[in-house]
Amino acid sequence: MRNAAQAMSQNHNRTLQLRHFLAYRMVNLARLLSDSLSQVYLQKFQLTIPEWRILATLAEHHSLNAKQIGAMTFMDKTKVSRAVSQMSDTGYLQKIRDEQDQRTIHLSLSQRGYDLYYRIVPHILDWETQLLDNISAPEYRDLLATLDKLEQGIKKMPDSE
Amino acid sequence: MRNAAQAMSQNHNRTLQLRHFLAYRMVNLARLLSDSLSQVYLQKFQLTIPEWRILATLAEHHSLNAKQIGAMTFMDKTKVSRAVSQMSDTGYLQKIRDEQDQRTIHLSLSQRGYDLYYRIVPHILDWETQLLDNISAPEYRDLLATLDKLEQGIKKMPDSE
DNA sequence: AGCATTTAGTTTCATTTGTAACTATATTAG
DNA sequence: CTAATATAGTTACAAATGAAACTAAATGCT
Repeated sequence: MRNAAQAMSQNHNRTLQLRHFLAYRMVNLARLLSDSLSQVYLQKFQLTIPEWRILATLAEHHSLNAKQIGAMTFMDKTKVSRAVSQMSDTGYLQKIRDEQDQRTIHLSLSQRGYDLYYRIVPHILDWETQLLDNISAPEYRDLLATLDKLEQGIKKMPDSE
Repeated sequence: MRNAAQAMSQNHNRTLQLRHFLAYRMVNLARLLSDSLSQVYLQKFQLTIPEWRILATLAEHHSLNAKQIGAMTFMDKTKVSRAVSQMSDTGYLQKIRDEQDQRTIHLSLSQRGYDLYYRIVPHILDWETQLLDNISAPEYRDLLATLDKLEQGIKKMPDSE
Protein backbone atom coordinates (compact mmCIF):
# COMPACT_ATOMS: atom_id res chain seq x y z
CA MET A 1 0.00 0.00 0.00
CA ARG A 2 1.94 2.95 -1.26
CA ASN A 3 -0.13 6.04 -0.76
CA ALA A 4 -3.41 7.37 0.51
CA ALA A 5 -5.11 6.92 -2.82
CA GLN A 6 -4.40 3.20 -2.81
CA ALA A 7 -5.51 2.93 0.78
CA MET A 8 -8.72 4.66 -0.16
CA SER A 9 -9.58 2.49 -3.10
CA GLN A 10 -9.01 -0.61 -1.00
CA ASN A 11 -10.97 0.65 1.96
CA HIS A 12 -13.83 1.99 -0.01
CA ASN A 13 -13.90 -0.43 -2.84
CA ARG A 14 -14.86 2.29 -5.28
CA THR A 15 -17.90 3.49 -3.43
CA LEU A 16 -18.29 7.00 -2.15
CA GLN A 17 -19.04 7.81 1.44
CA LEU A 18 -19.57 11.48 1.88
CA ARG A 19 -18.55 11.59 5.51
CA HIS A 20 -15.18 10.07 4.65
CA PHE A 21 -14.72 12.10 1.51
CA LEU A 22 -11.87 14.49 2.09
CA ALA A 23 -13.06 17.43 0.01
CA TYR A 24 -16.46 17.32 1.66
CA ARG A 25 -14.93 17.21 5.12
CA MET A 26 -12.54 20.04 4.40
CA VAL A 27 -15.20 22.27 2.90
CA ASN A 28 -17.53 21.75 5.84
CA LEU A 29 -14.83 22.34 8.41
CA ALA A 30 -13.54 25.41 6.60
CA ARG A 31 -17.03 26.81 6.71
CA LEU A 32 -17.35 26.20 10.41
CA LEU A 33 -13.99 27.86 10.99
CA SER A 34 -14.76 30.83 8.81
CA ASP A 35 -18.18 31.37 10.35
CA SER A 36 -16.90 31.06 13.87
CA LEU A 37 -14.03 33.42 13.36
CA SER A 38 -15.95 36.05 11.44
CA GLN A 39 -19.01 35.97 13.66
CA VAL A 40 -17.10 36.16 16.88
CA TYR A 41 -14.51 38.82 16.14
CA LEU A 42 -14.92 40.50 12.81
CA GLN A 43 -18.56 41.46 13.11
CA LYS A 44 -17.87 43.54 16.16
CA PHE A 45 -15.19 45.47 14.27
CA GLN A 46 -17.57 46.07 11.36
CA LEU A 47 -15.30 44.26 8.93
CA THR A 48 -16.32 41.85 6.22
CA ILE A 49 -14.17 38.81 5.53
CA PRO A 50 -12.70 40.25 2.31
CA GLU A 51 -11.84 43.44 4.20
CA TRP A 52 -10.21 41.49 7.00
CA ARG A 53 -8.14 39.54 4.50
CA ILE A 54 -6.91 42.71 2.90
CA LEU A 55 -6.20 44.33 6.24
CA ALA A 56 -4.12 41.37 7.41
CA THR A 57 -2.34 41.01 4.09
CA LEU A 58 -1.39 44.65 3.92
CA ALA A 59 -0.30 44.64 7.56
CA GLU A 60 2.15 41.87 6.73
CA HIS A 61 3.40 43.15 3.39
CA HIS A 62 3.27 46.89 3.87
CA SER A 63 2.43 47.80 0.26
CA LEU A 64 0.75 45.82 -2.51
CA ASN A 65 -1.44 46.51 -5.49
CA ALA A 66 -4.91 45.06 -5.96
CA LYS A 67 -3.76 42.33 -8.27
CA GLN A 68 -1.14 41.09 -5.83
CA ILE A 69 -3.66 41.07 -3.02
CA GLY A 70 -6.06 39.08 -5.13
CA ALA A 71 -3.42 36.49 -5.94
CA MET A 72 -2.30 36.16 -2.34
CA THR A 73 -5.76 35.93 -0.81
CA PHE A 74 -7.40 33.87 -3.58
CA MET A 75 -9.98 36.58 -4.06
CA ASP A 76 -11.56 37.72 -7.30
CA LYS A 77 -10.41 41.11 -8.54
CA THR A 78 -13.89 42.57 -8.26
CA LYS A 79 -14.09 41.45 -4.67
CA VAL A 80 -10.75 43.08 -3.95
CA SER A 81 -11.76 46.23 -5.80
CA ARG A 82 -14.95 46.63 -3.83
CA ALA A 83 -13.38 45.87 -0.47
CA VAL A 84 -10.47 48.23 -1.13
CA SER A 85 -12.87 50.96 -2.13
CA GLN A 86 -14.83 50.46 1.09
CA MET A 87 -11.67 50.46 3.21
CA SER A 88 -10.45 53.57 1.49
CA ASP A 89 -13.72 55.33 2.29
CA THR A 90 -13.46 54.24 5.92
CA GLY A 91 -9.90 55.52 5.98
CA TYR A 92 -8.15 52.23 6.69
CA LEU A 93 -5.86 52.46 3.68
CA GLN A 94 -4.21 54.82 1.24
CA LYS A 95 -3.85 54.60 -2.50
CA ILE A 96 -0.78 55.85 -4.28
CA ARG A 97 -0.67 55.72 -8.04
CA ASP A 98 2.54 54.24 -9.45
CA GLU A 99 4.73 56.82 -11.17
CA GLN A 100 5.98 54.53 -13.90
CA ASP A 101 2.70 52.71 -14.53
CA GLN A 102 -0.37 54.84 -14.07
CA ARG A 103 -2.65 51.81 -14.12
CA THR A 104 -1.42 50.31 -10.91
CA ILE A 105 -2.20 51.67 -7.48
CA HIS A 106 -0.05 50.92 -4.46
CA LEU A 107 -2.16 50.18 -1.42
CA SER A 108 -0.98 50.49 2.16
CA LEU A 109 -2.62 50.73 5.56
CA SER A 110 -3.15 54.09 7.17
CA GLN A 111 -2.40 54.57 10.86
CA ARG A 112 -6.08 53.95 11.46
CA GLY A 113 -5.75 50.70 9.52
CA TYR A 114 -2.77 49.51 11.54
CA ASP A 115 -4.54 50.49 14.76
CA LEU A 116 -7.54 48.40 13.81
CA TYR A 117 -5.32 45.50 12.84
CA TYR A 118 -3.48 45.51 16.15
CA ARG A 119 -6.74 45.67 18.03
CA ILE A 120 -8.11 42.65 16.17
CA VAL A 121 -5.05 40.40 16.19
CA PRO A 122 -5.17 39.43 19.88
CA HIS A 123 -8.76 38.27 19.46
CA ILE A 124 -7.84 36.21 16.43
CA LEU A 125 -4.93 34.64 18.27
CA ASP A 126 -7.10 33.86 21.30
CA TRP A 127 -9.60 32.23 19.03
CA GLU A 128 -6.88 30.15 17.42
CA THR A 129 -5.51 29.20 20.80
CA GLN A 130 -8.90 27.83 21.72
CA LEU A 131 -9.12 25.96 18.46
CA LEU A 132 -5.66 24.44 18.68
CA ASP A 133 -6.26 23.38 22.23
CA ASN A 134 -7.98 20.38 20.68
CA ILE A 135 -4.89 18.97 19.02
CA SER A 136 -1.28 18.29 20.01
CA ALA A 137 1.75 20.17 18.78
CA PRO A 138 2.97 17.38 16.46
CA GLU A 139 -0.56 16.94 15.16
CA TYR A 140 -0.64 20.62 14.32
CA ARG A 141 2.71 20.47 12.59
CA ASP A 142 1.70 17.41 10.57
CA LEU A 143 -1.59 18.98 9.65
CA LEU A 144 0.03 22.06 8.16
CA ALA A 145 2.51 19.87 6.29
CA THR A 146 -0.29 17.76 4.85
CA LEU A 147 -2.31 20.80 3.87
CA ASP A 148 0.77 22.03 2.04
CA LYS A 149 1.07 18.83 0.07
CA LEU A 150 -2.58 18.83 -0.84
CA GLU A 151 -2.39 22.45 -1.92
CA GLN A 152 0.62 21.73 -4.10
CA GLY A 153 -1.12 18.67 -5.51
CA ILE A 154 -4.37 20.32 -6.37
CA LYS A 155 -2.61 23.05 -8.27
CA LYS A 156 -1.11 20.41 -10.53
CA MET A 157 -4.41 18.71 -11.30
CA PRO A 158 -5.89 19.19 -14.77
CA ASP A 159 -8.77 21.63 -15.04
CA SER A 160 -10.78 19.41 -17.34
CA GLU A 161 -10.72 16.01 -18.96
CA MET B 1 4.76 21.98 25.56
CA ARG B 2 1.42 20.34 25.93
CA ASN B 3 -0.63 21.08 22.89
CA ALA B 4 -0.65 22.83 19.56
CA ALA B 5 -1.92 26.06 21.06
CA GLN B 6 1.07 26.31 23.35
CA ALA B 7 3.40 25.48 20.51
CA MET B 8 1.78 28.20 18.47
CA SER B 9 2.07 30.91 21.06
CA GLN B 10 5.75 30.10 21.50
CA ASN B 11 6.51 29.95 17.80
CA HIS B 12 4.60 33.00 16.87
CA ASN B 13 5.14 35.08 19.94
CA ARG B 14 1.64 36.51 19.66
CA THR B 15 1.99 37.78 16.14
CA LEU B 16 -0.20 36.66 13.32
CA GLN B 17 1.16 35.27 10.09
CA LEU B 18 -1.61 34.63 7.66
CA ARG B 19 0.16 31.92 5.76
CA HIS B 20 0.61 29.91 8.97
CA PHE B 21 -2.85 30.67 10.28
CA LEU B 22 -4.81 27.45 10.26
CA ALA B 23 -8.25 28.83 9.49
CA TYR B 24 -6.91 30.84 6.59
CA ARG B 25 -5.09 27.84 5.18
CA MET B 26 -8.08 25.56 5.53
CA VAL B 27 -10.48 28.03 3.95
CA ASN B 28 -8.20 28.59 0.98
CA LEU B 29 -7.57 24.91 0.46
CA ALA B 30 -11.24 24.06 0.79
CA ARG B 31 -11.99 26.59 -1.89
CA LEU B 32 -9.41 25.12 -4.22
CA LEU B 33 -10.83 21.65 -3.62
CA SER B 34 -14.41 22.72 -4.09
CA ASP B 35 -13.67 24.67 -7.26
CA SER B 36 -11.60 21.91 -8.76
CA LEU B 37 -14.16 19.23 -8.05
CA SER B 38 -17.18 21.19 -9.15
CA GLN B 39 -15.60 22.65 -12.25
CA VAL B 40 -14.19 19.40 -13.47
CA TYR B 41 -17.08 17.02 -12.93
CA LEU B 42 -20.24 18.67 -11.79
CA GLN B 43 -20.49 21.33 -14.45
CA LYS B 44 -20.61 18.74 -17.17
CA PHE B 45 -23.51 17.00 -15.44
CA GLN B 46 -25.36 20.30 -15.09
CA LEU B 47 -25.45 20.06 -11.32
CA THR B 48 -24.82 22.83 -8.83
CA ILE B 49 -22.90 22.08 -5.66
CA PRO B 50 -26.02 22.13 -3.46
CA GLU B 51 -27.71 19.75 -5.87
CA TRP B 52 -24.74 17.41 -5.86
CA ARG B 53 -24.70 17.39 -2.07
CA ILE B 54 -28.34 16.44 -1.96
CA LEU B 55 -27.91 13.81 -4.62
CA ALA B 56 -25.04 12.17 -2.77
CA THR B 57 -26.75 12.43 0.60
CA LEU B 58 -29.97 10.88 -0.63
CA ALA B 59 -28.07 8.15 -2.45
CA GLU B 60 -26.49 7.17 0.85
CA HIS B 61 -29.51 7.53 3.10
CA HIS B 62 -32.32 6.53 0.80
CA SER B 63 -34.97 8.82 2.28
CA LEU B 64 -34.70 12.06 4.21
CA ASN B 65 -36.67 15.24 4.65
CA ALA B 66 -35.36 18.71 3.81
CA LYS B 67 -34.50 19.53 7.38
CA GLN B 68 -32.40 16.40 7.81
CA ILE B 69 -30.57 17.09 4.57
CA GLY B 70 -29.84 20.62 5.71
CA ALA B 71 -28.41 19.42 9.01
CA MET B 72 -26.28 16.74 7.37
CA THR B 73 -24.88 18.90 4.61
CA PHE B 74 -24.54 22.14 6.61
CA MET B 75 -26.77 23.92 4.15
CA ASP B 76 -29.31 26.61 4.87
CA LYS B 77 -32.93 25.50 4.59
CA THR B 78 -33.61 27.92 1.77
CA LYS B 79 -30.70 26.54 -0.17
CA VAL B 80 -32.01 23.03 0.34
CA SER B 81 -35.53 24.08 -0.59
CA ARG B 82 -34.45 25.63 -3.86
CA ALA B 83 -32.13 22.81 -4.85
CA VAL B 84 -34.76 20.19 -4.03
CA SER B 85 -37.31 22.06 -6.06
CA GLN B 86 -34.93 22.17 -9.00
CA MET B 87 -34.09 18.48 -8.71
CA SER B 88 -37.74 17.61 -8.50
CA ASP B 89 -38.41 19.53 -11.70
CA THR B 90 -35.53 17.75 -13.41
CA GLY B 91 -36.92 14.44 -12.19
CA TYR B 92 -34.01 13.39 -10.02
CA LEU B 93 -36.09 12.94 -6.89
CA GLN B 94 -39.56 12.24 -5.59
CA LYS B 95 -41.47 13.88 -2.80
CA ILE B 96 -43.81 11.92 -0.57
CA ARG B 97 -45.76 13.74 2.06
CA ASP B 98 -45.67 12.12 5.49
CA GLU B 99 -48.98 10.54 6.51
CA GLN B 100 -48.71 11.41 10.19
CA ASP B 101 -47.21 14.87 9.75
CA GLN B 102 -48.42 16.68 6.68
CA ARG B 103 -45.72 19.33 7.02
CA THR B 104 -42.80 17.06 6.32
CA ILE B 105 -41.97 15.67 2.92
CA HIS B 106 -39.90 12.53 2.47
CA LEU B 107 -37.40 12.93 -0.33
CA SER B 108 -35.81 10.09 -2.24
CA LEU B 109 -33.96 9.69 -5.51
CA SER B 110 -35.79 8.55 -8.60
CA GLN B 111 -34.25 5.96 -10.89
CA ARG B 112 -33.02 8.86 -12.97
CA GLY B 113 -31.43 10.33 -9.83
CA TYR B 114 -29.65 7.09 -8.96
CA ASP B 115 -28.50 6.72 -12.56
CA LEU B 116 -26.98 10.18 -12.47
CA TYR B 117 -25.34 9.47 -9.14
CA TYR B 118 -23.72 6.27 -10.35
CA ARG B 119 -22.47 8.01 -13.47
CA ILE B 120 -20.87 10.78 -11.42
CA VAL B 121 -19.31 8.72 -8.62
CA PRO B 122 -16.46 7.20 -10.65
CA HIS B 123 -15.36 10.67 -11.73
CA ILE B 124 -15.42 11.89 -8.16
CA LEU B 125 -13.40 8.90 -7.01
CA ASP B 126 -10.88 9.36 -9.79
CA TRP B 127 -10.51 12.96 -8.80
CA GLU B 128 -9.95 11.96 -5.19
CA THR B 129 -7.44 9.33 -6.21
CA GLN B 130 -5.45 12.01 -7.96
CA LEU B 131 -5.67 14.26 -4.96
CA LEU B 132 -4.66 11.61 -2.45
CA ASP B 133 -1.77 10.57 -4.60
CA ASN B 134 0.05 13.47 -2.99
CA ILE B 135 -0.02 12.06 0.53
CA SER B 136 0.73 8.72 2.18
CA ALA B 137 -1.84 6.38 3.71
CA PRO B 138 -0.91 7.19 7.33
CA GLU B 139 -0.88 10.88 6.49
CA TYR B 140 -4.38 10.53 5.14
CA ARG B 141 -5.56 8.65 8.21
CA ASP B 142 -4.02 11.22 10.55
CA LEU B 143 -5.48 14.07 8.56
CA LEU B 144 -9.01 12.76 8.89
CA ALA B 145 -8.49 12.18 12.60
CA THR B 146 -7.22 15.71 13.10
CA LEU B 147 -10.08 17.19 11.10
CA ASP B 148 -12.44 15.27 13.39
CA LYS B 149 -10.88 16.76 16.48
CA LEU B 150 -10.99 20.26 15.08
CA GLU B 151 -14.60 19.80 14.09
CA GLN B 152 -15.52 18.59 17.56
CA GLY B 153 -13.56 21.44 19.08
CA ILE B 154 -15.06 24.21 17.04
CA LYS B 155 -18.54 23.10 17.89
CA LYS B 156 -17.72 23.60 21.56
CA MET B 157 -16.38 27.12 21.12
CA PRO B 158 -18.50 30.02 22.37
CA ASP B 159 -20.39 31.96 19.74
CA SER B 160 -19.61 35.32 21.30
CA GLU B 161 -17.70 36.87 24.14
C1' DA C 1 -62.21 22.56 22.98
C1' DG C 2 -59.70 26.90 21.79
C1' DC C 3 -55.80 29.86 21.55
C1' DA C 4 -50.76 30.41 21.61
C1' DT C 5 -46.50 28.46 20.23
C1' DT C 6 -43.54 25.61 17.55
C1' DT C 7 -42.07 23.44 13.36
C1' DA C 8 -41.37 22.13 8.09
C1' DG C 9 -40.93 24.21 4.21
C1' DT C 10 -41.51 28.27 0.80
C1' DT C 11 -41.19 32.93 -0.77
C1' DT C 12 -39.72 37.71 -0.65
C1' DC C 13 -36.28 41.01 -0.42
C1' DA C 14 -31.80 42.91 0.17
C1' DT C 15 -26.90 41.72 -0.05
C1' DT C 16 -23.02 39.35 -1.97
C1' DT C 17 -20.89 37.37 -5.63
C1' DG C 18 -18.87 36.40 -10.27
C1' DT C 19 -18.86 37.10 -15.39
C1' DA C 20 -18.47 40.05 -18.79
C1' DA C 21 -18.10 44.54 -20.57
C1' DC C 22 -15.70 48.66 -20.07
C1' DT C 23 -12.02 52.58 -19.23
C1' DA C 24 -7.56 53.93 -19.20
C1' DT C 25 -2.81 53.04 -19.57
C1' DA C 26 1.14 50.37 -21.24
C1' DT C 27 3.47 47.25 -24.44
C1' DT C 28 4.37 44.96 -28.73
C1' DA C 29 4.66 44.26 -33.75
C1' DG C 30 4.83 45.90 -38.25
C1' DC D 1 5.15 55.98 -35.36
C1' DT D 2 0.95 53.73 -35.35
C1' DA D 3 -2.23 50.00 -34.81
C1' DA D 4 -3.17 45.85 -32.33
C1' DT D 5 -2.87 43.61 -28.03
C1' DA D 6 -2.40 43.13 -23.13
C1' DT D 7 -3.01 44.63 -18.41
C1' DA D 8 -4.86 47.09 -13.85
C1' DG D 9 -8.73 48.23 -12.06
C1' DT D 10 -13.91 49.58 -12.13
C1' DT D 11 -18.64 49.08 -13.27
C1' DA D 12 -22.98 46.82 -14.93
C1' DC D 13 -25.70 43.03 -14.92
C1' DA D 14 -27.36 38.61 -13.58
C1' DA D 15 -27.15 34.65 -10.44
C1' DA D 16 -26.59 32.85 -5.77
C1' DT D 17 -27.25 33.57 -1.09
C1' DG D 18 -29.25 34.32 3.69
C1' DA D 19 -32.36 36.79 6.89
C1' DA D 20 -36.75 37.50 7.76
C1' DA D 21 -41.57 37.13 6.71
C1' DC D 22 -44.83 33.95 5.56
C1' DT D 23 -48.03 29.53 5.00
C1' DA D 24 -49.70 25.53 6.72
C1' DA D 25 -49.71 21.92 9.93
C1' DA D 26 -48.80 20.09 14.62
C1' DT D 27 -48.28 20.54 19.51
C1' DG D 28 -48.82 22.59 24.09
C1' DC D 29 -51.33 25.02 27.50
C1' DT D 30 -55.31 26.49 30.06
